[in-house]
Amino acid sequence: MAEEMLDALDRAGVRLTGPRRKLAALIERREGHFTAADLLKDAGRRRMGIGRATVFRLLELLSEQGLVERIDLPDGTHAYIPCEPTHHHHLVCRSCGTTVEIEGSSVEKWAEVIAKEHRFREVGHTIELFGLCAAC
Amino acid sequence: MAEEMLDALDRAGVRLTGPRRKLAALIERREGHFTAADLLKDAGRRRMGIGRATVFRLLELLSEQGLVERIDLPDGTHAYIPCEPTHHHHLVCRSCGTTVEIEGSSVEKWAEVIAKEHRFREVGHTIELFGLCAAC
DNA sequence: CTTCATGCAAACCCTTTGCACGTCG
DNA sequence: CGACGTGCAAAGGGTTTGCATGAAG
Repeated sequence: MAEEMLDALDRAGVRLTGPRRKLAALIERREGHFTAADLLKDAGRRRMGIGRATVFRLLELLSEQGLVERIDLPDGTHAYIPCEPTHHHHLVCRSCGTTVEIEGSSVEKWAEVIAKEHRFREVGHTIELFGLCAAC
Repeated sequence: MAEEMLDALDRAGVRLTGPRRKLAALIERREGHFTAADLLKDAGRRRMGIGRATVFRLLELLSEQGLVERIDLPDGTHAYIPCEPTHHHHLVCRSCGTTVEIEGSSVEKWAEVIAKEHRFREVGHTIELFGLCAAC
């Protein structure tokens, strides 16, 4: 299960290069959400000579594949959460970053109703829940 | 009704300075959401000598008072929406920026249930709906 | 008159881009 | 071999800060 990300990239026809393998490993080793800077620091500490650009480029790639989701923390910073490529939402611990994936069909329906009421089309939504987990 | 913002600031014991009055007027004249850069441009066009810093500082102030809310657009940029200082959500047109305030008691309940299920405490949430309004 | 806000410019942070070189398939 | 990925450094955009000056109550 440590190879999910690479497998998925492979299936998508993405080149599995050295830096990508290393970064994927770093991501899978992480708990909770992380920022681009976190990853960069991880890589730096292990003296893998990986550049800023590569980190951002991989994160974008993973985003496109839905293997990672970029969320906006309440304080305005951006973080990434590794996750399944299906539509869902997150319950995030604001202390340790632990994340639970949530499906919210009831919310989806609510959103649709609201959209219809106001004659909006093509309505998407961003929903994130932030709190403190049992351990924190 | 063009003075709501200033009144509220006054009530909160905030100094009503020249720049703040002018900026509040600019904000109230706006339709839909706007960015700090938009405001800055407005001010610049009218040759009020207002600095970047003042704009950001006022926006932060208004945020604290709940007179404006900072949202994250799907493209990652930050925008502000003038609004009532009560808890609510927004339905935003991604083309023209028109915003409808929405109350979502059913979603609030849903969030609470989810939180309880996963033993999270102090759970808050961010919910934004983005679509195309009837006019666009 | 004292406290607080302002403007300016520089500093900062995060993210993207251009380019010569290296690597995957 | 040819297309594509990489590192580096520089550029870019948005936001914050330090400080001397100016206005508010």
